Amino acid sequence: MSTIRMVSKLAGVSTATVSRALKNPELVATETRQKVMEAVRQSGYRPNQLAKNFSSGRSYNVVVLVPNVANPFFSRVIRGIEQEAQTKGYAILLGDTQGCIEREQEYARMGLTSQADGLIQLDRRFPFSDDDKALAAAVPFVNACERISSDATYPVVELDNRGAARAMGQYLLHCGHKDIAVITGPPDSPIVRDRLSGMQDALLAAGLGLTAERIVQGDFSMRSGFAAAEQLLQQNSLPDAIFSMNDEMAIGAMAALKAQDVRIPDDISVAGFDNIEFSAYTNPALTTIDQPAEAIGRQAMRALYQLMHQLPLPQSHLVLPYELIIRDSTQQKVHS
Amino acid sequence: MSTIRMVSKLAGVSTATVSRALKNPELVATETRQKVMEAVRQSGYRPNQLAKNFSSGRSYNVVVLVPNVANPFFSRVIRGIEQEAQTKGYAILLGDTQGCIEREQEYARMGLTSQADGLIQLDRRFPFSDDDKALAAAVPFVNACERISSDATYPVVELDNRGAARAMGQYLLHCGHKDIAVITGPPDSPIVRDRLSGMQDALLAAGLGLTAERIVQGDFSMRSGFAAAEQLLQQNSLPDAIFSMNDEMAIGAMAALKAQDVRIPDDISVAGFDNIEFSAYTNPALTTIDQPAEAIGRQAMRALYQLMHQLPLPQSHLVLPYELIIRDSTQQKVHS
DNA sequence: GTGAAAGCGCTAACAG
DNA sequence: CTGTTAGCGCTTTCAC
Repeated sequence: MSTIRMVSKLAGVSTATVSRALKNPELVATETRQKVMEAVRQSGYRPNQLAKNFSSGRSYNVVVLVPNVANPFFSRVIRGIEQEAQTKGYAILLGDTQGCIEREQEYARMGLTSQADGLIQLDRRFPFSDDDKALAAAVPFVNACERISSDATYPVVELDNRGAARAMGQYLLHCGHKDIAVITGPPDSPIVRDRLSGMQDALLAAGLGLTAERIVQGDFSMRSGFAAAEQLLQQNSLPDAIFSMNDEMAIGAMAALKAQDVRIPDDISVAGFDNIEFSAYTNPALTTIDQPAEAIGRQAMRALYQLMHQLPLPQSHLVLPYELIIRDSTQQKVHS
Repeated sequence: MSTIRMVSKLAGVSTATVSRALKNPELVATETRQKVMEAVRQSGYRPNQLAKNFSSGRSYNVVVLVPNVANPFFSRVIRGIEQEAQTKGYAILLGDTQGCIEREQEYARMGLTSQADGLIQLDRRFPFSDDDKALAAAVPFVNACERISSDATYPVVELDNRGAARAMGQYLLHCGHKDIAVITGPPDSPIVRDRLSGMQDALLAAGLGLTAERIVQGDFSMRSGFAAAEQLLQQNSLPDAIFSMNDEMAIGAMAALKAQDVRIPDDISVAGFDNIEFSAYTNPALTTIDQPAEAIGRQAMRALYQLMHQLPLPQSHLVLPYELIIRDSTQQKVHS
């Protein structure tokens, strides 16, 4: 590995001149510049980015904390972050936390040790340990998808989850469904509560409600969606429709219903949330709420960039638009 | 941000002592150690990892090049890499290349500039630009999932793709299918060729073959699987079975078949490859080849670790076991 | 237009 | 057991 010193020797100039020739060629005489370039070529010199970063005090890395990369919704968000980061000269340090608090804290600490210049948290927890909390205030931090409940507030990029769930509720009601069941996520998640509130808004406005029995808890995995639907199937009657708080649980639920020969959408409507790519290809194709995952990622990265560079942040709470996607897993209720 | 110097002043010792008290406490007198620890506590000192890395000449970062993080198979491989990396003290720099050669080269260059200590390539291309090629020999590099065809050889972690496809072929033949169609990936991909060869092995052994018409090219996306199936539907007759080279294309194909009211598996069997989680939840559930994605990732990271630390590599070509997973999308042919 | 020198924060070799 | 010093590779004053 050749260093700037070797190049300077080869070219017969000082290291400062090499540095200038590469960074600000206009400050260097043409002839000198050519000597330097030739020396660079000969030696195969590549500036050591580690040294550059060290001396600038910036790593040009950003940690992205994600509960599970294998979740297609999150991986789309990450793609968005990554695209925006690359155009800005930043790289992504992937922090797949698997929901584990220790891993989360370990990654978050990178923000304190200059291994990363900022953090994007896609989960609902404030990722710093108690020990780090005080220092964490200095670390550029953005929250996306979820919303951390804490005293301190951070820029958030999210969806109008309540509005989206309300829209889905209104649509299902419009289909003639009155008995709607919901498969939720972890109840301490703000977005889960928002989506539940949204659905309740819609039902309430129609003079209906959600009984405790019809609220089944999942954990956003297909397996849990499957289990949730089985639970609903064991109840006295089948609901008219199931609203699942993400597409994967909806897909799990559809499999459970199909296993019991319940027809979708004839016997029951099923709707999801997120609009992952698979949802367009399920059988039947899944009605859902589209989240602009890549855009969420890009916006989160943009906000983080502003923070990292002490630039003004137009709005610290960004709400991106949802879209109701009607496919074949829901239909007008057939009154029997 | 407090530095080691501030701590040393606070504690009334030298920076070296602070460094020692933190790294090798046993080399420091108890009393001194306590003074240092107190100073650390008071100042909220966190060692600057950037400086540490710079001075050690190692970044403790590893670049993972992946064509598409949003592909669930790759994201599982990445999870495996990430798990293994974390236990070894390395972090993952995510290089989502989107199949774009420039992005690939940009990320690969990080290996030359000490931003990363090694690379794992999940795609089939040698990622360094021509300019960088000569220097690249010094960068620890591991190839997983795919196999780069080049003069130089690198550790590879992969599946017995040919054997797996052969097993699938034998199974489909065993079902009584004689007219088998294949949805491939990019034809210049070695694993695509392996899988094609494997299928041909099986057919040949049964005195059968694959006509050009029955080989339809996709690009591993659901959309392309959908299009491929449509293409097959336009041919004079329907094949007995479709073998898709990944699950996503199989899922796309199933959607296309269903749209034409072709029944699976009654009218046609469909099989995939990878065993992504969704495959267990499709309707009908997809027969496929299981690839141990996480294990592939872990092994790739382990090999890279050996390389980065100049440790011996037991075998530079690791072939991990596949498993035929028979579900409901394939069945014994009903002779009509 | 160019060189010398200091410094980024930390570790390690060497003295004492 | 602890302090001094040099050095990792690069950028950036400050002189000349």
